[in-house]
Amino acid sequence: MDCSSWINTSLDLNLNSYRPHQEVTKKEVESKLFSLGMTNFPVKEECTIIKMEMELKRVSAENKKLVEMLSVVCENYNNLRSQLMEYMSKNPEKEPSPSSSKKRKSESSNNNSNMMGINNSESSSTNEESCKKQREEPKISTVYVRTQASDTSLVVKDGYQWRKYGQKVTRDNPCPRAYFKCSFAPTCPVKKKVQRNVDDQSVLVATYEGDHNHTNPLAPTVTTLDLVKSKCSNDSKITKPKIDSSHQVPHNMVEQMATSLAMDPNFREALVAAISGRFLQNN
DNA sequence: CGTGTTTGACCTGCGC
DNA sequence: GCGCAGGTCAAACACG
Repeated sequence: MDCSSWINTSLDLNLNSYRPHQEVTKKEVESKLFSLGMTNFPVKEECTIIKMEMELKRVSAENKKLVEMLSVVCENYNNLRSQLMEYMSKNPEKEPSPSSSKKRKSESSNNNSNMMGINNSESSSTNEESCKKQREEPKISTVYVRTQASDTSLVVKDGYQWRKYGQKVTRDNPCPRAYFKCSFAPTCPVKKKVQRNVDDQSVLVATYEGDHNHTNPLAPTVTTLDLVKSKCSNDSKITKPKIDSSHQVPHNMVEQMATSLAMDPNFREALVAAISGRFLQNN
């Protein structure tokens, strides 16, 4: 895969302008207090309240921004996918590159990637025959995960529990391919293949086959705002409100997006955990 | 001792 | 039918 074709998902969040430890000036506080009609409180206590309030507003705005950006990204992805499907339906005879000609049917028929690095074979066809075929074949999706160069493991953290059952060196890639089965539920049919990208070995290519017949064992159930609030107040006790499962987005998708945001690792981790169970499931 | 990983052997599908 | 390559099995091994 040509990594140069990847769309840069890095977003300018204006994070550098955030001044968490910078003192709010007395003038700012007094101005704020005056606007709130609070003129009789000791400035010290009010300062803390105002600081917290401002921080909460800032975080809320950031949360809203992220929601909007994710929506835009998902929308763009869906547009691109529909365009691709349209193109493919008009050019049915054009198949993948000759290098993959020896690959088996199930693999070669699902090699189309998208801008998010996630390929989902579901809805990849429009006619009845292929729909029927899809119902018989397990769902296949591919996820690209960038890792640190020093990280040589073939582990893709996606929230599920996997048992490795094989490793093989393939012909077109010197890096071995690892085979995993979902081990959370004994009856779960999902398999995963992980191999480093032949062009960019810092990128792991994970191919998922099938659907989990259980919930994500590590799926987070807290909201973005809850986590951010918690982080800001250094309170480790997080309440876990129930969320609408129809608004869930695959954890690995959010992980990849957050990685591209290049934000503070701890905050990123919290954000990934939160958004994974929060937003839309458009792909 | 139970669980997960490693790795060579074996199975299976595809192209010639 | 044969050879190649990807996928899976299972015994050996490592680790907590």
